[in-house]
Amino acid sequence: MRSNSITIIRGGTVQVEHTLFSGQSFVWNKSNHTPGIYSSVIDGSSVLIQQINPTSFSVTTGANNLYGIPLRRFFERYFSLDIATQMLFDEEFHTRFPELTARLLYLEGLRVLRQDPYETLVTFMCAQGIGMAMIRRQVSMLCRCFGRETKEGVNGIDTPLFSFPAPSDLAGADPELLRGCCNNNSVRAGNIREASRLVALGKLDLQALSDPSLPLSELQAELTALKGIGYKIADCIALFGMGRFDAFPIDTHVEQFLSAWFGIGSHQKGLSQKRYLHLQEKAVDLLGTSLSGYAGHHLFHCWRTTERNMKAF
DNA sequence: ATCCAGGGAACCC
DNA sequence: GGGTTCCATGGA
Repeated sequence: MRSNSITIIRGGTVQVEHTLFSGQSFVWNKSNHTPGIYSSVIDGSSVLIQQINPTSFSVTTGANNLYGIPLRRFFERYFSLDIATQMLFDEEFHTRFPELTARLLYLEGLRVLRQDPYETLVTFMCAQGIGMAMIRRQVSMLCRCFGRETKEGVNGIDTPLFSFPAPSDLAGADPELLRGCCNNNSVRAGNIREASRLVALGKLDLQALSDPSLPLSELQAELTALKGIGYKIADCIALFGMGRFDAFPIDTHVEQFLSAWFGIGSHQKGLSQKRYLHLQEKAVDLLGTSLSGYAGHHLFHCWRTTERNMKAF
């Protein structure tokens, strides 16, 4: 088994090894003219990711620590280096699905990031029934219109970088401007504004909801109580923004591979709430309870790239 | 041109 | 309980 490691190269740069950077997160911007370069803003600081080879990259920032945590330790957590790919599927799975096991090998090192809960909440509220490109455009516009421009840049970043807006920034956003950032969808803009208001007021405590001891069903209930958040988006927030690797979101792609690869559910359009929970129960039954969502993301990625011939990013 | 893209909710019976 | 329609827009 490969050891997962982060190496300090120099002051503000660490090298992350045995890790695929898939651009799964909507807050990472792909460089327009330099392939393999991604940028984002974390804790107010510009951060640059540079691909070194398919399974390792360097992360550079002007800050010496993020959220008060030394760089190396922060990114060990951010990139979930405590989770090894070999932990995702057990022997029974390998035995039952040998072909699929072989196909998943190229995804060794694909990690689910531990991202900021609020960023994840808003960005996935932007992800309803539209393509990745549209979701990214909305997130990018939200940052440009309501985020803060970072003061210090990083070598290699030529475009101005904006942080993701704070809850209070979107809570008090001009409705028309916010709608323009949300694909002209006024309902979505209103939902994001209201959720941000609750977070800003402390009525929606995302840190408290991130408590790993909270039962997943309770977390689901808390998040789906918000307008604009159904089971799928709630599970995505839990998985990508709260480190709940046991949360298993089902979107159109997941519904397809559950049917095609595992015979779970038949090809059918529309996921009713009851059917969603039924399919989720079957999936967790197959993949185990603790890392089912993490494993599901590998399957999601494999399905899109090898079966549907879609781009990773 | 037609269909789909990491859904959700209001509304129908 | 389910099924249908709308929201919106860019790309294939």
